[in-house]
Parts: sequence; C-alpha cells; structure tokens
Amino acid sequence: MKFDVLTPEQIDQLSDKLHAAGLRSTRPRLALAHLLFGDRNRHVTAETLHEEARRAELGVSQATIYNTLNQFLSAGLLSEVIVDHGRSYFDTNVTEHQHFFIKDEAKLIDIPLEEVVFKTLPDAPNGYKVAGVDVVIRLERR
Amino acid sequence: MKFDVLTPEQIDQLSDKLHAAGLRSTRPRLALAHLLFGDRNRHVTAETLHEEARRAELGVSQATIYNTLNQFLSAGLLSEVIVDHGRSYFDTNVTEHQHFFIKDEAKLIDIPLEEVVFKTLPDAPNGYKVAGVDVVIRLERR
DNA sequence: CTAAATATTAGAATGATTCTAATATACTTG
DNA sequence: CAAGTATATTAGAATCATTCTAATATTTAG
Repeated sequence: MKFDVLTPEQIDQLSDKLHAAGLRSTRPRLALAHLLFGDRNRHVTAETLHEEARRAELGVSQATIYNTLNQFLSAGLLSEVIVDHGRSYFDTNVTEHQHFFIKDEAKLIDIPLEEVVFKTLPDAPNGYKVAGVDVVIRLERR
Repeated sequence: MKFDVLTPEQIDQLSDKLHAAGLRSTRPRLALAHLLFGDRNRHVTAETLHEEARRAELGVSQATIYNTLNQFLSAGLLSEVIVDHGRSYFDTNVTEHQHFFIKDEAKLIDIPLEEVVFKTLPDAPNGYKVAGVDVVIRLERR
C-alpha cells in the first residue's frame, strides 16, 4: 500500500482528525495515521510501525516515526502502555482500559475497563492525587 | 560509610544471605547487599545505587552495579518494577505487592497486597496462564 | 596451597530514543 | 494566490541506559 492509494475521502477524514487534534495535516502524518487508525485498535512500537511504513513504501524516516508517535501521544490520538522497559508501546485505544501482556511475544491485548473491577484500592498518600491506575496481567504460554 | 565499617557479624549475616541465594560472597556484593538489605524495603535504580556506592566510597564499578542488580534479581533477592521505560527499578520487597508511582519524583511506594483486591478480573486467553498481575497507581502532586 | 571456577572491571558496543540544523512543506495575511 | 512565517521532516550525530568483551583478580574445591 503506497501513500497514493489513499482516496480523497480517506485523506479528508484523516486530515480532519489531525486538525481536530491540533496537528497540521502532512503527508507523513496522514500516511502513518492511515496505518494506525483503521477499523480496529492497535498496539505498535516505533520499530514495528517503522517496519510497516517501510513495507508500505511510505518513505517516512525513522526520526519522523518517533516524532509522529510522540506528537500523536501528546495530542491524545494515542496512549502509552508501560509494560516493558527498553521499548515504548503505543495504543490506538485512548479510552481507559487495561492490558494483558505476553512478554515472549512482545504482544499486548486490550482488556475492557469493566472486566477489571476493584473491591478495594488504597487512597493516595497525603499531598497526592491519583492520575491513573494501570493493571497489567502478565501471561505465559500454558 | 566505607566497606570496612561492616562488622564481622554483618559480614557473616550478609554472606549467609548471598550463599543461601546461590551467590558467592564477594566484597562488592557484600557492600551492595549492605546498602540494599537494611531494616526497611527500598527501591533503587542502577543510577541511584551507583551514586550511593560512590558516596559511600565502596569502590564498586558501574558494570558491577548492573551485574549485581541482575544477579540479585535472578537469585530472588530483588524484584523488578516496571513503571517507566528507560529506567529499571529494583525492589528489595520480593513478596507480592503493588505500587504507587510518582513520575515527577521518580519515586515508588509499596502497597501491601491486601490493599488491592479485585472484584472481577478477566481469565487468561486460551493457551495462556497468568504469570502475575501488576497494579501501578500513578500519582501527581495535588 | 593450587587449580579451576567465577567475579570484577574499564572501556567498547549496543539499542532505543532524542537532538541538531539544514531543507522542505503547510498555513496566514495582504 | 504570492510571499513570508511557522512548523515539519530528515539524515546523521548525540545521548542514555544497559550489556558485552576480554583482561585481571578473587573465591572456592580438591
């Protein structure tokens, strides 16, 4: 899939999404947005996205992959999942939810928020407030 | 605090701990074990431990800090906490428990296991089993 | 005490990511 | 829509945490 394959409608739609997020609509951003924001939620690392972009012959540099992922993150188009040090995972699901993580496969699976319910959770220590609660269920092959 | 300050009793005790974990008792390991395994649980990164070792004039190289932390981890004397990519945190509390994390202060606080109770948790997907459930409550200054 | 096994170390190498600063593209205003 | 200004993109250098290498030192077993 080359960038040229995007229909005018797709370009408009993705352009709007970028503008709505306060980002300029540029060729590399449209191309990456097209890879990221399809019908289903996705999890990528800079490396996996770069590889996809390479295969699709998007002509997008590694620096742009990093810049774009971080800009999409800041703009709220992506969320970050911290399950492993060394590698940053980005999630196209920006609603609150949790994750399964299969380390051996470097794979993440979303868990809908309602499937993780707490009976008890501690209060934040004095002077602090809770910014988020992240649950990671680590999996291994049975 | 120089290494020489360790009493023979402390050396014996830490030596036993290392041997029990299947590790040889060496000067650098005793020195670092002394910093790590005091009366209270601690959270360190390679950097913070290296800085402590430097201040205490232990004469322990950075490579040894990394090697030792990883050996202690493999030996079950430390656990790893994944709350941030880029930096590895090690915890002297090796019993199951959860964490508060204050990103701005690069600070971890232990949460006893009984303070985090689930009402519902999803089953592992087919072919997998749960290896662990990590809960991180992210905090910000109020 | 000697030999074999394992540890330590400085410095090089690696891997992920960020920075730099030069070039290109998008937006704004007249 | 032209020209100028703001913002993006990029290759390659730089950085940061960490691991590796291979030479030297220490520990343990016999």
